[in-house]
Amino acid sequence: MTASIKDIARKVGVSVSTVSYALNNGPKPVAPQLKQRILDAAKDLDYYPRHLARSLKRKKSDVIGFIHSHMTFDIMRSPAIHEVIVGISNACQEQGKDLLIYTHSDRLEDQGLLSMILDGRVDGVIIFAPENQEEIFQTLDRRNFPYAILLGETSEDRFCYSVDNRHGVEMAVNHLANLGHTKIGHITGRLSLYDGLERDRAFKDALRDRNLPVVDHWVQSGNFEYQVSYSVALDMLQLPDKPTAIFASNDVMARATIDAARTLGLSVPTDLSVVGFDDTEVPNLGAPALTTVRQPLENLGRKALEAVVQIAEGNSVPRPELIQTTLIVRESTAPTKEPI
Amino acid sequence: MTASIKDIARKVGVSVSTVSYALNNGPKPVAPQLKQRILDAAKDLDYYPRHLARSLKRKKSDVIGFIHSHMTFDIMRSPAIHEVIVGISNACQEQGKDLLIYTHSDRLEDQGLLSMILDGRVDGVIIFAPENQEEIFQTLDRRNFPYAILLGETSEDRFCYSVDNRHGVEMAVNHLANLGHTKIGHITGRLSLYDGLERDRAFKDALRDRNLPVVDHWVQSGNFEYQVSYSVALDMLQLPDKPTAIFASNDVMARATIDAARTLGLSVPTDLSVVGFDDTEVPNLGAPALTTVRQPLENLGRKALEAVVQIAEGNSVPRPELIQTTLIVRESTAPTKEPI
DNA sequence: ACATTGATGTCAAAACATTTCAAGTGCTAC
DNA sequence: GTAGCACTTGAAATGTTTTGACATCAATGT
Repeated sequence: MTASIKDIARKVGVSVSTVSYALNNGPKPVAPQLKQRILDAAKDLDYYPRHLARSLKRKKSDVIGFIHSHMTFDIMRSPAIHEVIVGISNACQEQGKDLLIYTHSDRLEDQGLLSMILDGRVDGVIIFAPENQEEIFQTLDRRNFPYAILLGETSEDRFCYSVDNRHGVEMAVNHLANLGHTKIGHITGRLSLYDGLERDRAFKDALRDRNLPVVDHWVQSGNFEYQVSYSVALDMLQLPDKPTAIFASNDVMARATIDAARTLGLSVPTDLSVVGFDDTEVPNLGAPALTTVRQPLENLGRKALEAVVQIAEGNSVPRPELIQTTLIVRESTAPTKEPI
Repeated sequence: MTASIKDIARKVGVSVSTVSYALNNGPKPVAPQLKQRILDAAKDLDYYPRHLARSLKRKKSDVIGFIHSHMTFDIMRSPAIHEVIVGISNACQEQGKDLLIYTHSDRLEDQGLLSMILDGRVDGVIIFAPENQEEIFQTLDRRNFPYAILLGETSEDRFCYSVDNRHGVEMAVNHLANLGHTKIGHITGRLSLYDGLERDRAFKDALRDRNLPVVDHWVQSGNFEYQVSYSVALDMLQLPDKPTAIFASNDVMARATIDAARTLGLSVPTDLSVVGFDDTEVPNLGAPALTTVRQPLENLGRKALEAVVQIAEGNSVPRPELIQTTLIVRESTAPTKEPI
């Protein structure tokens, strides 16, 4: 049986309140030599404070939650979420918080999600890439529960840490167009995810702005996954009128495209230019180095966490602005060989 | 002020115990139409059970902790830890547990770690890649606290999920030797980590077994990180008597080595063979595909989690065996050009 | 007919481990 | 002689679960 504050009190012959004051250095003072006896007894008894009971009383747990509501799709596996988590966990460390990752699956309808969030275990929550969860946000708003949305649709009066997808995609398309490409394909992400959908829309708009053709069979969903994208790219690159450039909605899919090209004996960038999105560190090892649209994922995670912590502490936090992306030109793009 | 079970009791005009029974379907029965009134009241009041209070009473939280004690080194950033976490979090989902990642930094001495673990928030803990934490294990053993060690030194009477590093390294070295390489270098991992140290030792032993020279300046630490390894490899490959093959202690460092070779105009595998370790999915996108020693990290994470859950529930769990690695031959290795 | 058993349904109170408020005891100092 | 300080305590509070007790009512055995 593990020791509690009561056992210490009994052993030293003093009240529990005094023990609590001694252990926490306050809020009331306690006589120095008595304090020492209490500390010694605590060590003797192998005492560790029960964080649970403390949180219950203090109504504050120093834990921040991280929630992703996707069960159909193994989102934890993506390099993007990894970078985000690195940012969050480093920020947690600096802020003295721990991180609770909700993975429990039998409660993924809205009520379930809410009961996870509102169960008192966390002081605030980061909601990653939500799909249609307006109702949840409204409940949280109504109860004034601290939260931030990471990579979701932005909204004026919420704390949304998202990236300017539209501008990023425009840069990618412009880059390819400036290299002379007119036949540009697109491997889309998962369209039920906001980022996936938005990049797809932005892609089509960007082509139209430049008066380039939007060809249906050059736009296929890769679902943000390697395998799907690989086979989709394989098909696309075997079309009689295949594109000369492909924009993929993330780096993993861009790599899949390059690998598919390689399988078919096409070389990148000579025969095919490829642009990705994310600039996650890891998939960019290896040749050819990827031309991609960089979004500062780690920093986004960090910002979201810091915001939640501040809100939870009652401080006012400025509404975040849309985070800008940058085009990083490397080796996977080159001028088209086709006559212009 | 958020509603509690008490508020429901007051509203319905019934005792708190009855409310509790109604909400949890037991352990005592409650009259159907009364139960319905209670459920309605709960919904009306926007009630969500406080998990904290429940855990306190039940002495069980349904949360498993994940701890890595490295502050000096940004371990969260490695692809290997990502795969492990994917496995853990998927297993959590299946087991109905949540995952608490300890990141709090001002308690990284032993006492601090213990007070994190033993504070009642988690039912068990996975300790990732511990460095010299024998004392912690002893305390946990003494208190019968459920835990598993993931990728650390193995010990007969603990639950250690580790990989047969030695055999993995032997396969890598044999593969290179069989291709005719005699000048084999090594980029080591972080030697304060058990896996790093063990692979380094195994590497040297494997060379000696084959009567190959162990050359000091062909063995350098890359600390498991890309940047460090890149510059170390750059130096090594500019030596007048440079190695013709390099074994790197993980895939990221292998990629760094390949990139360094490329910077120097050396081609892999023609001028230099490279073998990695891990076979993490992501760094193996891109060319050339990496020859590497595969360790099933995701599965290891999953196994460790399942074990902790079982131990926490009082079931007996068989001691894990050392997990075997496999050599995956891809494109980064080739026969040496040197005369034999 | 009547006690016995056994569910079923409800409740008060204890327990979980802590923090903190209000109150009280000495004691020094003005 | 009381104001204030340093120290200590009992009790209330946090939000649950669960034990033991009690009541009600139907079915069973004699």
